[in-house]
Amino acid sequence: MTQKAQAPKKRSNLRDVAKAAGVSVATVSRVLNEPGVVKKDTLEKVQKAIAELRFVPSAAARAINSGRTRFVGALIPTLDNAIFARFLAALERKLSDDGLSLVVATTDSDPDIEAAKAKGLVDIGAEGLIITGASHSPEFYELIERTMMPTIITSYFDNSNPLPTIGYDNEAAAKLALRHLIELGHRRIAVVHGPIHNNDRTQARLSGLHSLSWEGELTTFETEISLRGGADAAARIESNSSKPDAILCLSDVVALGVLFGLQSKGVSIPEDVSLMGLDDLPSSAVAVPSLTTVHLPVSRMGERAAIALARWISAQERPQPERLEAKLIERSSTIRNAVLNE
Amino acid sequence: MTQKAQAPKKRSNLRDVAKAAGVSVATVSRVLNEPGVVKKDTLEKVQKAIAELRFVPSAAARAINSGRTRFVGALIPTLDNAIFARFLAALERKLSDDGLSLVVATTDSDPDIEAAKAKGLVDIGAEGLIITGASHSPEFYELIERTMMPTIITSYFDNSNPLPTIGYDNEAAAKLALRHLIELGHRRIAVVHGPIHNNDRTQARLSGLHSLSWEGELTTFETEISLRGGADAAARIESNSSKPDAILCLSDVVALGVLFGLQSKGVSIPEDVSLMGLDDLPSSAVAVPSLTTVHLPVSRMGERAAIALARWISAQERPQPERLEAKLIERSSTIRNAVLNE
DNA sequence: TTGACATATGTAACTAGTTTCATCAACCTT
DNA sequence: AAGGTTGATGAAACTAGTTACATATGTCAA
Repeated sequence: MTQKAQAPKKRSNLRDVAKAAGVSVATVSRVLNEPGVVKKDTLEKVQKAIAELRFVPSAAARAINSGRTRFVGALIPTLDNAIFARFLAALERKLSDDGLSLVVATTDSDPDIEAAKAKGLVDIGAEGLIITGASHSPEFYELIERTMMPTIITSYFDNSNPLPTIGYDNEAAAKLALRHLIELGHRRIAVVHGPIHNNDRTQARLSGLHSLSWEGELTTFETEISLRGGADAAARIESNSSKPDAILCLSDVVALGVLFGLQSKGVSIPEDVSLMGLDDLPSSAVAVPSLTTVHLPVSRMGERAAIALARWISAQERPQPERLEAKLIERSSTIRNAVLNE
Repeated sequence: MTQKAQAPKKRSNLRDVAKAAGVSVATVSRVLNEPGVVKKDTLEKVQKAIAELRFVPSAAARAINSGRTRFVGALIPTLDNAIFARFLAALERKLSDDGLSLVVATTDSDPDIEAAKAKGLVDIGAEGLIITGASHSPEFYELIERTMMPTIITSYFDNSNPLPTIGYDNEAAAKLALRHLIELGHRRIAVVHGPIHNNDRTQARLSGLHSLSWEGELTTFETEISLRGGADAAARIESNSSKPDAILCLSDVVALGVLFGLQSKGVSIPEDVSLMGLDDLPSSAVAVPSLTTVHLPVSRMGERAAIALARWISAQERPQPERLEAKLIERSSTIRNAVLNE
């Protein structure tokens, strides 16, 4: 009600300040950008005017001249999986070092949403994009091509992709995990994975598994990528008549969920069944039992992507693809198959 | 090397398109913004020119006219704690509905970093800010005041704060938790909390605990807010000569860490000691035993903050503070104190 | 056939900064 | 004292769009 009696005077601009200080707009601009070249008392006069008029330079007007908006966009499937949060954290940190801000958009793994949000990011002036995975909609590619937007693909590696990829080899990572279980003597392995639809990373991991030839069998279970999803899968596995020697989850969150699910049913890990994840979340090291997994270098991936994108934008250097190595992390949730050893 | 032989021709602009299509700039602008009013063959002519010249309108030039950049900034302590990731996810989702993008900046709970990043967000043209908690640096407040930036504080509620707050009452939430433990008959309670330095939410929760008068004692343990931090605290609590009846962790991540830490030492929960968290992460419901906690409505907080900020920006309606209720969630990690009952 | 009106388009002035070039005074040199 | 250099400032052009206003057709009714 007594909500400020002042006139709703609009924001003041450079010209207002120049007039108030009795100088030219050029001088005000200099005060803002190279105060060193302005005589001391002129400087003070102008700064006084700036303060009095509460002048705040318009970012848009600056951007129109410099052609730089100083921010990039990241399109990620979801923030609800800690793995993307970790990636974003590293990305934001490094971009910030280069004076770039990060606009985050989530796509829910839907290529249409991705295309729409990418359009939105371009519309508000993003100077570059970070995206996830291999498959995207035609509209998306059309947009990237038309705008010549510097765009880096993460979370998977492919030398031959026309866009630079910075990521790991999902097939190889999954194989690494499976090989470990095979070496431990496991022969009947349950594989728990997230939705295949629209998720090329999951697809690649699965095809990695199937490409391995060995004497044993895989049974696959699809579930939601969440703790709850893992717990559900555990219930399904348990209710099955034939019990696996080992369970391989293609995400750590799911593995943790399976761990909880089995624990609540009184199944001991790794005594009754070996359990393995893939990602290496911080939780996995602390869980009881600690989770054997394959480490995906997502923080490093974030850093590398940030550096590459910043260079691409500021120096027009198109980045080289970068393959980051996944690494087996042996912890306590997997042991040698006892039956086989007898 | 054979990197495109084409001339490095700069981006084409409205004038170029107008010239190529043989029309005025106004017509091109109309084609972009109200295609309906342009005659069909003119429209096609212009669209052809746009396509040929690969014309992409400059976001900055648009922004300079509309005065709108269509994005807001969020300053959060960290992305490594799932609670903020959840908050951000909700925030981004709702902002996106209003055509606003979200720029994320992390502060590491450092007021100076926060002030610097806030400055950066304003510099790139953010139309509003979402910040976390009560305490901020003088430079930060000076910036908000000078730029009259619409700014909403989240993660805590305070009617009397000059900036609108949308959040919960941290003192009350902590009291809710403690009261539950007291009602269960626990008298010696270990409290595990995150760093107090620069963290007003933790401070408020602690002061809530200390404001309760009851016949029993609190022992506090400070640790890092992470699973590892919780596990460490568990070790410290265990090595203490006097064992608590219950452990109250002021964050769920920490509680989960404590859970794992105790499990690995063979301590049974809740039989040997009751354990309680505060936050209500998805993990807490799935953990074994499932974690009694106090639910903080962070998703709802994100939505409400998004709606309020969008309205503030587009309709100059300064939001009313909103208090969101924390709620006790009883699960299996707490039971009645057996000793007391004998 | 002329006036009234709608439709389509163009001209030029705006938005808010940066930047180039010119100007002028002050100082230094010879 | 004339000429050269430096320092500080201003005028105006420039960035890339939007938009108010003017103008040129075309259609229809009187």
